Amino acid sequence: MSSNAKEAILAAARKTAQAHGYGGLSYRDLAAEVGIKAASIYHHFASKADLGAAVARRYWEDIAVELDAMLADTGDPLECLRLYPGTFRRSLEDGNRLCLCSFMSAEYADLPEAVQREAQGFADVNVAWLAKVLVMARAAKPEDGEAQGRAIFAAVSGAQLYARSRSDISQFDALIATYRASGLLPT
Amino acid sequence: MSSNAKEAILAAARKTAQAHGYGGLSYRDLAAEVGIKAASIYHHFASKADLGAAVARRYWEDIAVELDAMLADTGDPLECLRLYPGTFRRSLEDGNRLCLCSFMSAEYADLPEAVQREAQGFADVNVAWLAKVLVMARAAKPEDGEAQGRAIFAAVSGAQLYARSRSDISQFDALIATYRASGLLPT
DNA sequence: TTTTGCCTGCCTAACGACAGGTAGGTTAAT
DNA sequence: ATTAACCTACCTGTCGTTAGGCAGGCAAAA
Repeated sequence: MSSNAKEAILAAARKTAQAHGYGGLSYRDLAAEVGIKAASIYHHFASKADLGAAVARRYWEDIAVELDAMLADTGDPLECLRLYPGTFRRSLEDGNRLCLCSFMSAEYADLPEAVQREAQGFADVNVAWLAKVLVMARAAKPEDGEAQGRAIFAAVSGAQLYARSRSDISQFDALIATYRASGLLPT
Repeated sequence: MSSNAKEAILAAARKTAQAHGYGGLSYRDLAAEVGIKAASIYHHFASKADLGAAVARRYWEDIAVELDAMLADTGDPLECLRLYPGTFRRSLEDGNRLCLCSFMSAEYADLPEAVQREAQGFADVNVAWLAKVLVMARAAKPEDGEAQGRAIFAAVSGAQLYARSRSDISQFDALIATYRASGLLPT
C-alpha cells in the first residue's frame, strides 16, 4: 500500500465528501473503504481538518489541470465555454454527487478555517479560468471578465444543486440551456 | 408555554438548519434554546425526520405567503422581479444564513424522504411564483415561464451560496447585478 | 360536590451507536 | 537501528431515542 494508501484515502474522502459533505466524512467508513483501520489514517493526516483541507486542495488542483488541458486541447475558448458546464454535469452522473466546493460552501459555518480556504480555492480557479476564457473568446470585456466568470460559476453551481435535489440530470441540462438562451452563457 | 413551545421549536430549528443544515440540528441544543429538555421535544414531534419535515414545510408555506403579499402590495410584476433576490439576501444579512432548501439540496442524500419532499416544496413555490410573475410582466412567453423561473431560482441560489462562502453580501449584490446585465434577470 | 381518570406538557435517567482522537505496540523495509 | 505503515484497545463526547414518572387541568361519574 505504502503512500498508495494516502492517495486512496484522498480519493475515497473526495467521493464521500461530494455526496455527504465534510461532516459526512467518517474515519471508520473511510478506512474500511481503503482497507485499513481508522487509526491508521492519522499516520497520513494529522487531523480531520488536515484531511479535509488536503481533499479540497487536491480537488481544485485537479480542476485547474483539467480546465487548462481543455483549453490546450481544443484551442478554442468559445468551445471551452460550451464544454464548461460538463465538468459539473459529470459529478451528477457519478452518483448524483455535488461539487465539493458547493457542499463546503453550505457547510461553511462548521468548517475548520484551513478547509474553508481550500474550498474557496476551487471557486477561485474556476472564476479565474472563466474570466480568461471569456476575454479570449471576446465574450467579455477584460474589465468584466471576472464578474461574468463569477456569475457563470455561481449559476452553474446553482443548477447542479437544483438538479441534485431532484436526482434528475435533465433538469441540469434544461437549466444550462435556459442560461444560454438568456445570454448568461455564450451560445 | 403550551403550544407556544412547538412554535418556538420550529423557529429555532429553522434558524439552526439555515446555518448548519438538517444534520446540524441537535435535540439538546434546540431544547436549550427553547428552554425545555431534549426529551420534551418528542411531545411535539415524533422524530427528527418529523421535525425536519415540519420545519421545511413551514418554510415554504411562509415564503408562499410572503411572495403573494409582495405581488399584492406592489401590484407590479416587474417590480416584484426586481425585489425577488432580496428574499435570499435577507438570509445572508441574518447571520450569513442559507436558504433552507439549498442546504437540504446539498444534504439531499442523507435526508429522510419526507424532508426531501418538503424541501422541494420550497423550490416549487418559488418557481411557480416566478413563472407567473414573469408571464404577467411579459418578460417571458407563457410556455417559457417555468423554465425561466427555474433558471432564476437556481442562479440566485447559487449566488447566495457563493456569497455565503465568502461571508460577503456585496458578492451577492454583484452577482445579481451581473445576472441583470446578462439578461437572466429583467432590468 | 367530590372523586376518578385521562390528557397535556414536561421531566430525569439512561440506552446503544458512533464520532474524532490517543497511547502504545507490531511488522517489515532501509 | 531507525523509520514508515499499520495495528489493537480505549478514551471522551455527542447523537437520536426510549422508558417511566410527575404536576396540573378538565371532564365525566359518583
